[in-house]
Amino acid sequence: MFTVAEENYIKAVYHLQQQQEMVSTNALSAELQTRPASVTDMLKKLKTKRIISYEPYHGVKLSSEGKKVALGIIRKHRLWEYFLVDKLQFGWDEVHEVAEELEHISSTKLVDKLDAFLGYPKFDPHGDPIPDSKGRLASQQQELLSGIPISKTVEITAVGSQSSELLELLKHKGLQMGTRLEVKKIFDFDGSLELKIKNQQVVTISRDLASVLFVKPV
Amino acid sequence: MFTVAEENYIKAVYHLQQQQEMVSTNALSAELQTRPASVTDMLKKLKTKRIISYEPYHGVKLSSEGKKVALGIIRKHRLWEYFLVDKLQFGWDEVHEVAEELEHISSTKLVDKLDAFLGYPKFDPHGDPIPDSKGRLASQQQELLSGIPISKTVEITAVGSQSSELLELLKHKGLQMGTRLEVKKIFDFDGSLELKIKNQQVVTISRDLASVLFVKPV
DNA sequence: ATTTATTTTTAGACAAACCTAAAAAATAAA
DNA sequence: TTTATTTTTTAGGTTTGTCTAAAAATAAAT
Ligand SMILES: [Mn+2]
Ligand SMILES: [Mn+2]
Ligand SMILES: [Mn+2]
Ligand SMILES: [Mn+2]
Repeated sequence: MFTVAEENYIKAVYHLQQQQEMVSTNALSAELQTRPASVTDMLKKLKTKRIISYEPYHGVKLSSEGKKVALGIIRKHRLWEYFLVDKLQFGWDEVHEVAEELEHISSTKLVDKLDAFLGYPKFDPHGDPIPDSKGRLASQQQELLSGIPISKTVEITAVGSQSSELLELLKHKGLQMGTRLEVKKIFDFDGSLELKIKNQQVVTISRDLASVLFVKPV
Repeated sequence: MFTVAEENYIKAVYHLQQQQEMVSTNALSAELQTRPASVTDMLKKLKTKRIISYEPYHGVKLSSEGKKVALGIIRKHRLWEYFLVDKLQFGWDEVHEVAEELEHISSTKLVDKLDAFLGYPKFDPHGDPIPDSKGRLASQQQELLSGIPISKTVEITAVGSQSSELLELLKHKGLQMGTRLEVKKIFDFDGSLELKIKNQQVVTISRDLASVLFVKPV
């Protein structure tokens, strides 16, 4: 139905649309590491396929058909990430590139059987929601740890970055997806936080770290 | 390193070489469903990449480097087939096309972790050997069931066709990979065989079926 | 309201992988 | 050993997805 290149564009438009309704040629160019001229070419093509609405110079957005396609690709991407981490013991900093390839395997039977095999997970290893077979996303009322008041118990639900540096730091501090904790103190000087991890010790983390960790009340 | 198209050609040359040392342009054309002219183009390209030795009009064969590459692709293909059947409950008549895509996922880490996850299987669901991480193939001294003498106990090791029609027939007769049986009688009139399946009933199969089933003595 | 800077599109090319039609080489038949 | 048939290659095109360089449109600054 769609080529790998087309799928990557569709997914990129979807992701950029989370930030702002209308997506610019330059934003896509940056996201996909291609030149703006190439983006323009592809946008024309996707328009004729009715995947996007696009008027020259005025940006682009996904049609409802386009959204469906995007969610299908994202579903595959995140299910494969889950598989890699949960079954093959990859670290969550290593899975993105591989999933970037696996997401283009076309068989829907494969995706659905994989989903079942994994036990219909709702969130991928980075805490991002996995669309179900109908494209529905579970939503979580999550917020940044940096905005949580003192002495409220929360659970880590997602990370705002997927770098190995972040993973290294989290491992060192004893934090991971699902960890429950309570903010004990916030230091005005540098914004650092003291956290009490459920059933474990107290750790100190930087403001930088707190502002890439999403949590939900528990 | 190699494009999907290149990999498909390399694999095709490997497979055709099992039949005859030198592979013809037309044979590749038939195998890959492309025109001979396209094959010629690709052969020139693969020659400059030192993957094959090729002289115009005189056929083609893999270099030692080419063999390594081919075995790597076949390893991925068969490991994925095993995964699909063993973990995702696909029938072995459904896995080939999907594996045809999955075999091109490049990460070697993925392949090796998949191999470990599956328990280092030696044979794929069709009974074909899976190359190990160094490209080594397990060999079996297998022969066609149609050539087995009466009252010798053998085990089904492989199938010579991967069609769903064959699978349907095998299922119906209660035969599958690993089934042990003994040839009770061979009818000269039509070459049909009467088999006693270990711990089960006696079944009759056609000569056509017997000549696509590989077995080994046990 | 012009001028300047940025963004986006057009124009023209290129590599990859395919195609058809025609020419050339190799093989088989007469 | 000619002639006919088959196989393979060459020549010239097409589509997809990319690029650079230049033009056009939009946005920002004076
Ligand atoms: Mn991708
Ligand atoms: Mn993810
Ligand atoms: Mn393939
Ligand atoms: Mn197989």
